[in-house]
Amino acid sequence: MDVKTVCLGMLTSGAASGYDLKKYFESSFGHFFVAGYGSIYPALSSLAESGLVTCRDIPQEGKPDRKVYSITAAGRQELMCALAKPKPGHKVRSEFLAMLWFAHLMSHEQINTVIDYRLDEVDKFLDMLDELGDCDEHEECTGANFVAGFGRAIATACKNYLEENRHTLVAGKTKELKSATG
Amino acid sequence: MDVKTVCLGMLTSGAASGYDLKKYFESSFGHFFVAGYGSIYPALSSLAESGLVTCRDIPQEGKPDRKVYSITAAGRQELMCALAKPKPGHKVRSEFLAMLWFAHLMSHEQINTVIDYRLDEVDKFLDMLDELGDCDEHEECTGANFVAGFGRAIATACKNYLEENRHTLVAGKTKELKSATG
DNA sequence: ATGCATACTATCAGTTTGATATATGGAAAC
DNA sequence: GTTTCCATATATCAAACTGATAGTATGCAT
Repeated sequence: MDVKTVCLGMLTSGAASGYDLKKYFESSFGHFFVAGYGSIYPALSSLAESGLVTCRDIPQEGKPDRKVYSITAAGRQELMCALAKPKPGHKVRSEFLAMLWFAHLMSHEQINTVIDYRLDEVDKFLDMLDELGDCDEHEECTGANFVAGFGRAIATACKNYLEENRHTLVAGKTKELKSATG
Repeated sequence: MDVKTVCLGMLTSGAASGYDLKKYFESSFGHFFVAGYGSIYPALSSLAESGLVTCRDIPQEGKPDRKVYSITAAGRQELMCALAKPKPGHKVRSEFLAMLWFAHLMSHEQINTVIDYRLDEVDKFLDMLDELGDCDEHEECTGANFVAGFGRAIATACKNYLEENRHTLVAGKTKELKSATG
């Protein structure tokens, strides 16, 4: 399940350009599988070379040509193989948590700044999910709904944890602030 | 906050070899910041070249020499700069969720397999955290405890969500299984 | 008129991944 | 007794990915 495979999967719901796929990644997909142009364009080129997708050039006035990719039968087969993988990975790369691991080397202010920023990002993410909403019509949306719900659950848990436990990181610096400010 | 910076941070609690750092990454750090030999060794070499760490060769009998790295004053300064970054990232790369996004292209059995596998991994992770336990003695452990707690919270939320919602992915395939099996 | 956003493509240095190689000693399996 | 596996320790490499940058055109705001 690399970027190539995910692109292949996205193309099952219709032909699209690299630009389209990027927007797709940015909206719903973005939070759990990041991909930029630097990986999408090479992925599409490689897929075309292997015959898993075909490319059609659509000239446009005043804009660069759109290169619209469609999945082939071979591409569908390849995708099915990838979906048979029994042990898919799930990796987190968090500068945020890595920083807070070293919280004892940070100032009270620095800690608050990074936590506030993270809470902000989580809120933005939850808002995005709300705007998207769930789709109850198409059967092919069950997966998307499930994943969106997963995102909601994790984001909420993240938010709650940060709000309820941030005091443990600044308590050592402020020493019994609660009674001192009365 | 790349691998270099995290290595620098780990070295603040004592000199260590690349092998030691790998074990460190694998145990407590592993779940939110993955790093293999392929990134650790080059990171240490690069840090040594920049004068942010020093290296001491310790010959051993029957085993390759240990290269033990220590952080320098310049290294500490560099680390402090990195810890001042106000907007640390937090990225997820989930083949698991990417697969389930395409659940409508998967068989009932495939879906159950990947969810069972993920639940297994989450349980292993929670067990690992329990074995590690919290350290209440050193002030420098507040960050580690906070991060471990975060991991516990997220893992628990993940487990609950998967257990409570997996039925939505297989319901379409089994159609009213609940009453049919009575 | 200058800057910025949208629409579209594409490249590239630097970083990371995951597998593999090398070498030895000890424990466990057969 | 010997093969096989694991732990200790280093290191490299192709393939993949990141994040920034670049180019080209339209339109909209300031």
